[in-house]
Amino acid sequence: MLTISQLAAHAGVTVRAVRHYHAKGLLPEPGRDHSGYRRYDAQAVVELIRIRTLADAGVPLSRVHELLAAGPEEFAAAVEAVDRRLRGEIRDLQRHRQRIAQLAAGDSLALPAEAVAYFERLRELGFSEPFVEVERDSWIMIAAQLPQHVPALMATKRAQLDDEIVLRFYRDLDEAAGFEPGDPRLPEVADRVSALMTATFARAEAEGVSAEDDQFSDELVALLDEAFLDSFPDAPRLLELLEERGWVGWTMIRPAHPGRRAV
Amino acid sequence: MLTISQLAAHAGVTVRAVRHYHAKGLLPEPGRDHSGYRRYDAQAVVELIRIRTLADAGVPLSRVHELLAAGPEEFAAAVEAVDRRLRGEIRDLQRHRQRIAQLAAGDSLALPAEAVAYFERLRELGFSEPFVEVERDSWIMIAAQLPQHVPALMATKRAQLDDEIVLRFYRDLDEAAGFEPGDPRLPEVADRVSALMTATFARAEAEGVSAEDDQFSDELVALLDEAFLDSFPDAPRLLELLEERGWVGWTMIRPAHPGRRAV
DNA sequence: TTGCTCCTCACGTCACGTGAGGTGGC
DNA sequence: TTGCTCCTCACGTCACGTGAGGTGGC
Repeated sequence: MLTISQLAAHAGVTVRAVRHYHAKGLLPEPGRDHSGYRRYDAQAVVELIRIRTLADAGVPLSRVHELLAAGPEEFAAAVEAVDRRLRGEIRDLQRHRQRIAQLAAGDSLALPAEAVAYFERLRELGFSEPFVEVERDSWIMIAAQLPQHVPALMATKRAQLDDEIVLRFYRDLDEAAGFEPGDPRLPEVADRVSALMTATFARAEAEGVSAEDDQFSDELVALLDEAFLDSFPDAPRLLELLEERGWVGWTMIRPAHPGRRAV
Repeated sequence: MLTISQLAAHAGVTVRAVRHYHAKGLLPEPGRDHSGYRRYDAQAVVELIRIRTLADAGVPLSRVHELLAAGPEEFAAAVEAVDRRLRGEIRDLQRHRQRIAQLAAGDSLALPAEAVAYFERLRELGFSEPFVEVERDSWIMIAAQLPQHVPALMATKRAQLDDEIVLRFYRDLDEAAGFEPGDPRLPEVADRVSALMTATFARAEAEGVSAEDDQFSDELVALLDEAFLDSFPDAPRLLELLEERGWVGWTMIRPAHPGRRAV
C-alpha cells in the first residue's frame, strides 16, 4: 500500500494536488489506516497519471472529470479537440516568439521585418530619433488594427524613400518638428507641403488612381492624426496653416473643397 | 482623445484589463473629462500594446512592470530569457501532443510507440484483455518513473514474444488469472514458473550475466508487485506457492536462499 | 424616458500554494 | 523528546471576469 506522498511521487505531482483531486471528485477517496492516513493501491497511480496527462495537455479539471466517465467515442472526439487546441497554442507561442524577437532587435513591438528595415533606412538617411519614433509608434498602432496589411504597406513606404521629392518632404517635417513654437519658417513649410500635395493629387488624377488606402478605418485615421498632433508643439499650427491652404486632415490628407479643385 | 473602450479596442484587450493595468501601476492613469471619464492620447495605445506583447508572451505583470522601467541591457537579457522559456513551452506542448495522440490511439496514456506495438502484439497473440490491461498499467507506472528507459525495455520485451518458452509462460499466467480462487491447477502453474526461473537463472549464470534491471528502484518494484497482487484473486496464493518453491518477489523474482542455490 | 458608456467597489474563478494548528509512530 | 508524515481548515495567488448599483450625455 502507498501513502499519499508515495502516490504523488509516482505520478510526479504534489501531495496538495492529490488532495485537490479528491475534493473535486476526480480521484476516489481511498480507505484510511488506523491513524486516519489515506492508503492507496497501485491502480490509483494509473488513475492519477491519466488525470495528469489530460491536465498537462491543458484540459480543465471539470472537463477531465467528464472525460473519465465518458464513452470511447466521446473520449476520442474530445482528444481530437484537445490536439487541435494544442496545435493552435503552439502556433500562438511561435507568433509570440516572433514579436519578442523584434523587441530584442530593438525596434519596439508588434512590427514585422519590413517595418524594421524601414526604420533602419530612416536612421541611415540621418533622420532624427524623435522623428523615427513617431513613425514607429504610428506603425505599431496600424499593425494593431491591420497586421496583415503592414508588410505590403511598409515595402511601399521603403521604396518611396528612394524618391527625392518624398525624401525632401520628410526632411522638411523633421526640421519643423524641431522648431520652437511660433517659428516664422512654419508657413513656408506649409507652402511646400501644400505644393507637394497638389502635385501628388494631380498625378493621381491623371493616372486615374483613386485613394487606395481606404483600408484605414476612420477611427484609425483619427488616432494617427491625434498622434501626429501630439508629436511636436507646433503640429496643430501646421495643420491650421494647411487648412488655410485648402487641405484637411493629415494621415489621409485631402482637399477641403473637392469641387473647387485644390490647384 | 480616446475613451477607455476605444483604447482597449485599438490594442485588442478588454476594458477591464485596461483598468487592471491602471490598478497595478503598469499604465499611468490619464486625465478625466468633466464626467469623470478617462481620456487617452495616442501614446497610450503604444504603451498598452507594449504591455500586451510582453504579457501575451507569458511575462507576469509584475515582471512587465519592472521591464518597462528597465534599461536596454536588462531588457535585452530579459527578452532572451522569455524566448528561452517560450521555446521550452513549445517543446512541452509537443510532448503533450504525443501523449494525447497515444491516448487517441487507444492504449491509454503516457506510453511511447514501442509500448503500443507491444500491446498490439499481445492482442494479436490472443491474450485476454484483462491480461493486456495489467501489463499496460504496469508500464504506465514504469514510464512515470523511468520514461527514458521505456522504449529500450519495450523493444526487448517485444522481441521476447518471439521466444516460445516466454510465450508459454505468459499464456500460463493469463489462464491462471481466470481461475476461480483455490483452483487445484495453480500449484502446477507454480511448478512450471519455478522451472522456467531455474532455467533462466542457470543460463544467466552460465553467460556471466547479472541482474541488469537494477534501474528499477525498490519502491517501483514494490509498486509493481502490489499491482500484480491486485490483478487477480489468486495472485497472492501464487506468490505463496512460489515461495514454497524457493522464490521471492515477482517483478524482480529471485532465489530465496542464494547460498543454497535454487536448483 | 430609454439605451449606451462610463464609474467604483467587491466577490468569483481556476488550480492549486502556503501557512496554522494538531495528531501519530519511530 | 525530536523529527517526520500525515490530517483538516482556510486564506492567498494570478489576471482578470462578472455582476451590483449608480452617473452622464443623446
